[in-house]
Amino acid sequence: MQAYDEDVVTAPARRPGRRRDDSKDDVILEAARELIAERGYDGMTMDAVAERAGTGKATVYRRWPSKVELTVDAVVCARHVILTIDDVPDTGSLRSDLMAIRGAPQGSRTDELMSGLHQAAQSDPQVAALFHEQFVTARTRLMRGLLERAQERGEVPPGRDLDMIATVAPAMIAYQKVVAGRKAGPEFIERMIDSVILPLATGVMPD
Amino acid sequence: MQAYDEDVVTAPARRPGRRRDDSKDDVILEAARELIAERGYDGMTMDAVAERAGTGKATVYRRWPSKVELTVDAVVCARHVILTIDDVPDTGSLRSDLMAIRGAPQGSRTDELMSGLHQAAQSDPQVAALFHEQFVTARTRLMRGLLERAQERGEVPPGRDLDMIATVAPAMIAYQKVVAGRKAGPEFIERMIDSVILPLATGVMPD
Amino acid sequence: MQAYDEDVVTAPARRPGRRRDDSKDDVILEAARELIAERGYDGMTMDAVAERAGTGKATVYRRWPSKVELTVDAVVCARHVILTIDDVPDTGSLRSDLMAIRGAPQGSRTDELMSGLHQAAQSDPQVAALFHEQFVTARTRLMRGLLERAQERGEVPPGRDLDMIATVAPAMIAYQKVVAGRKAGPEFIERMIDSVILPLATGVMPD
Amino acid sequence: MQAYDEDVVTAPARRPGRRRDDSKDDVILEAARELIAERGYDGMTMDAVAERAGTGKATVYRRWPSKVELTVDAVVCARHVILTIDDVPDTGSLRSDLMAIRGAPQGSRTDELMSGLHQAAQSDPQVAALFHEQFVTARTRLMRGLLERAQERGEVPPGRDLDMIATVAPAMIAYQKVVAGRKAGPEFIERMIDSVILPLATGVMPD
DNA sequence: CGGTAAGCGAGACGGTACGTCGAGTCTTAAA
DNA sequence: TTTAAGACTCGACGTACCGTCTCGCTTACCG
Repeated sequence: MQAYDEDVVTAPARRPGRRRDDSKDDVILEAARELIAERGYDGMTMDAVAERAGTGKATVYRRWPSKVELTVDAVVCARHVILTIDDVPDTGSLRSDLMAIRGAPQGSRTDELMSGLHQAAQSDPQVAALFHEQFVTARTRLMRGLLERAQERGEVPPGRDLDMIATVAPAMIAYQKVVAGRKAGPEFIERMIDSVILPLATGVMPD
Repeated sequence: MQAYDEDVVTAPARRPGRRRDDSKDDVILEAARELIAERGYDGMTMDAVAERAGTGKATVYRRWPSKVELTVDAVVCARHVILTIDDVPDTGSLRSDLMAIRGAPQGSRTDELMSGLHQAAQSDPQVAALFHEQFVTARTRLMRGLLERAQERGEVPPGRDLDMIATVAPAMIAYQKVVAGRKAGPEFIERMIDSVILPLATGVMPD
Repeated sequence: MQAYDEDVVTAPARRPGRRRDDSKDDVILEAARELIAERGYDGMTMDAVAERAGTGKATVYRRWPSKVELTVDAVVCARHVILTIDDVPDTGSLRSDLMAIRGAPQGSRTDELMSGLHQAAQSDPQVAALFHEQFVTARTRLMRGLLERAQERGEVPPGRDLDMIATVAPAMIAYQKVVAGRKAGPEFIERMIDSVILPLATGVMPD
Repeated sequence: MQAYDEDVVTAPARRPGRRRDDSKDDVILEAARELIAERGYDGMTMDAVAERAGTGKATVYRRWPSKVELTVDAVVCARHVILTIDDVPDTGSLRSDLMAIRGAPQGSRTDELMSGLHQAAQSDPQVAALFHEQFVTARTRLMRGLLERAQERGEVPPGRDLDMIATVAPAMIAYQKVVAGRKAGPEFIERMIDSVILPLATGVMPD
C-alpha cells in the first residue's frame, strides 16, 4: 500500500508545480511508528506526528486522509517480512521449516504496532479488513503452504483439517501479543511447535 | 471488580450522609454497555452515558474516575457467565464436557463489549491486566480444569503439556473475534474441538 | 432581616422534634462574611461556608434559600452601625457633625462585604433593592437629616438642593470603594468634607 | 486593550502560519456584548458566545484566556466614546462644556455592560484595574481637563481642589448607575451640574 | 528566464468529548 | 424534626484532539 494519490492515473502527463517530496513519506511513517510504540495509538496525535516529522499537518493529511489510514500504512509499511511460501526453502521437515521462520518473523516493535493497528481497526471496517489481510490471512496462508508441502513429503497424513490447523499458530501468537499482552518469544514458539503444531499435523505425540 | 471506593476498608463504621445509591451503578453500567454495543467505544460518550442512565455526569465520575475504567466495569460486570470448573458437571467424556460449554459461553453482546474493552485496555496497563484476567486467565483456567479431569479419567495420557493445550481454545476463539473480526459460532467451535482440541489432548486423530 | 422561617407564624404551639439551634445562624453568617472578605463573592462557595461553620449544607439552605440571600444577611447583619439622625448628637456645626461620623461609620470589613453584596445584587432585583436601602437610602437620609439640622441653625442658606447635596457624600464614598476599588479612609473623607460638602452646603469656599 | 498576543513585540518579523482572522475578534466581542446585555454576566456562556459568533470555543479561548478577560474586552472595546479633553471644543463656559458632553457620554447598552464588567472585576484584580482605568480614571481626567480650562478662562478661582471636584461628577453618575441601579439621564445630569458641579467649581451658588 | 502552479511549514479554524466544579436538592443515621 | 454528612441533577468551564483551511514561502516546470 502506497501513499494515496488519486490523480496518478488521471494525470499521466506531469503536472506543473513543485513535486511532492516523497522522502517525507518515510519520515512521517517513522514518526507515527515511534509514537505508537512510545505512547500507544491514542497518544499518537496528528500534531505530534507532524512535529516529530518536522512537517506541517497539511503535509500529513495530503498523503493520508485520516489518522486511521496513516496508522495502517505506518504499521503495514514497516519492515514487515511478509513471508510467503516461496520465501521459505524446503528444509525437508516440517519442524525445521517452522523453526526457520521462528526467529525473525517480523521487524522490531511489531507487537506494539500490531496492537496500535488493531485499535485503529476498531474504528473502520476497511482498516479491519486490511489488518486482517496483513496479520491474519497472510500468516494463515503461509502456514497452510508449509503444511501442504509437508503433506506432499508424507509427513502429514491425508485427511487432516489443514485450514483449521493452519490457523492455530497465528491465533496463538496473535493471542499472546494482542489479547494477552505478552511477548511471543522464540521459546514460546518452539514450545508451541512441539506441543501443538507438530502433534496436530503429524499425529505424533511428543510423549 | 466493584465500583471504586477506597474508603470501604478504612471506615468500617457506617459514615453519616446519604448513602450511595448502588442501583445507579447498574443503570450506568447498562447504559455504557448499550452504547458500546450500539456505537462502539469511541461513540460511547460520557455525556451520553449519563443522559441514558438518567444521571448527571458527576455521578458517573464519582464512581469511575475515567471513561476507561467505566468501560472496564461495564464489560466485566456484564452477565458474563465466568465459568469455573465447578460450574461444568462431569459428563464422563472430554468431548461432551467441551460441547456442554460450547453453546452459552457468555452473555449477549459479549463480542462487542470484549472488543470495546480491548480498545480501552490499549490506554491503560491496569485495564489491560484486568482484561487479561477476565478474558484470558479465567478461560485458560477452565480449560485446564477440564483437561485435568479428563486426565484423571484416563482420556488424556500423562505427559501432555496441559498449559499449552489449555491455551489453544481461548486463543483461537479470541482470535476469531477480536483479531479476525469474525464470529466464533457453535459450528466453528465444534469443528475446532474435533480437529484440534481432542486430537491434541487425547492423541486420537480424527482419522 | 432575620433568617427565613415561614412556619413561625403558622405554628405558634411548639412542634415536636429537635429544636432548631438558632446559634447556628451566627456561625454560618460569620463564616460567610469571612469567606467573602477572604476570597470574594465567587470564592464563597456554599460548601465552604458549611464546612467552615461546621454544619451541613442542608442546615444552611434550611435557613437561607439561596447563596444570594445568605450573602445579603451576612452583609446586612454585620455590625453595621446603620446610623440615623437620632444617633448623631447635635454638635452645633455641620463640620463637627460630619467629622463625628467620619471615623467609625461601619464595622470591620465593610468594604469587602459591600462589594460582595453588590455582586450578589447583580443577580437579583430584590437583593438590589435591599442593597439600595442599606447602602444608599439610609446614608442619603442621614446626610439629609444633618443638612436640615444645619439649615435650621442657619448654617445652610435656604434654597439649596438638599436632596442632591445629600447624595454627594454617599456617592463619592461608595464610588471610591465599590467602583474605584480604593479605600475611603478618614483622610479622604475629611478632605471631601472640606473641599466639597461644606462649600456646597454653606456656600463658603475653602480658600 | 487589544486581544492578547504577547508575541507581538518579540516577533516583529511575520511568523509563518495562517494569520489570525482579526475580524473574528469583533464578531466574538459583539456576541459577548449582546449576551451580557440580554442575560447578564452569568447568562453569558462561553458556549453561547462561540455559537452566536459562529466559531468554535477554541477560537474564543485562543484570544482570551478566560471568560473574565473576554468580558473586559467586550465591554472596553465597545463603542465607548472615551472622550478626552481634545474631543470637547472650548465653548467658552464651563456650563456649556459640561452640557455638551451630557447627552452622549457613551454608546448603547453601556449601563448593562458596565455592570457586567464590574461583576467580572470582582474575580480578578487585573480586571478591576482595567475597569478602573476605563470607567474611573478616564472620566476623572476629562473632568479635570475641563476644570483647568475653565480656570484659565477665569471662571474657576485658583486654590480649588480640582482633583476632588473632578471626581464628583463621575462618582455621582456611576453611583446612580452601578450602586443605586438607577438611570442617570440628562435631567439628572443637568440638575447635578447646576446644583453641585458649578457651585463647587465657580463658587457661585444657584441663588 | 520569468510566470505559474503546486508543495511546504506553521498554525488558526469549527466541532466535539473529556474531566472538574459549583448551586441547589434530597436522603440517610443519629441526636 | 433537626442535624452533619454527603450523594444527587444540572450545567458551565477550560483543555485537547481531529480534520480543514489559509498564509507566505519555496520549488520546479514550461512557455
